[in-house]
Amino acid sequence: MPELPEVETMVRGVRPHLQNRTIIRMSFLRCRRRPIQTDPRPAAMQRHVRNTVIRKVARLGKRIVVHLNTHHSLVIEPRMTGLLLIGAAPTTEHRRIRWCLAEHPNHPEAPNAFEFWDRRGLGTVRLLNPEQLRHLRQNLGPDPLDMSVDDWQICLARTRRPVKNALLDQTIVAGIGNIYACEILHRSRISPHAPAASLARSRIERLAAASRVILRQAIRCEGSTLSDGTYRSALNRNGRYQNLHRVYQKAGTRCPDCRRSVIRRIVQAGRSTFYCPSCQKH
DNA sequence: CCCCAGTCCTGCGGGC
DNA sequence: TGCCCGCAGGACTGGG
Repeated sequence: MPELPEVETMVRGVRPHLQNRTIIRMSFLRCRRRPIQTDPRPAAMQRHVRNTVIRKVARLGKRIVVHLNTHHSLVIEPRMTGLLLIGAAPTTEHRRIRWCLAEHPNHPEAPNAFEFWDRRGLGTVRLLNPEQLRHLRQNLGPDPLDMSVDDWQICLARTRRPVKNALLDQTIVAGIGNIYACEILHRSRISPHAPAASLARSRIERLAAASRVILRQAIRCEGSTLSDGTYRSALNRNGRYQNLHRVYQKAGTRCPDCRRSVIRRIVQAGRSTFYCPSCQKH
């Protein structure tokens, strides 16, 4: 489920292939059920994107932003199973969008296409003008890799909801999903139930440090590929961070830190939380 | 303000 | 063995 490290890996994978390339054509591929959700409608998007040049590719929380020379940008949201892949997707099934590129001026052998592949089809693509992009930025919290301890304190002070729920709220921090929320809280030794606004400074310091360490290491590992094998990098490689998960999907196994308690699974805000009841106290 | 259930969707695994 | 159901959850919506 692409979260910050997986999306960052996608962006780093496609960036060298896409920067300064001209898009010749954007094709929406026939999908079994519902067409991919777009704004504006596919025809308008195709018309705008045709013959534009990709200026840069960036990450915004869990979204990929492809900046065009028209000052508009394509914002791709992979949600649960969406992938951005260089060249052709490994399976033609579940391919959603294909962008054809003009031949690379210096490297004619370079891949001349990239695709959006999405097994479950929950992903979205939007074409935003600068004003719309600004509006999207305004509605998202800061990026956890850029946050100081003070930033964390300010963000968490906004809500008394359980800190686990706060970490999943993209308007509070942008980029953390269920896997990394569980892993970060475990490393921080903070109870997932603790009200966000009540966390002592010392715990916020641990949370800030744990977020940085875990997200950076997960990026180095090219993200987490779970047992369903859905997530792949832009170059179609598996992530490796799943081998370093300490609590996520580890219910019933012994905590690797205290080696006494057993990892517990509970449900918060409709999603699984995995934690160690002895290491993570209020 | 915040929670919950429902919505989209597919593949997998548990249970019978 | 085969089938059905529930579960996985990111973002969003509408009701309480």
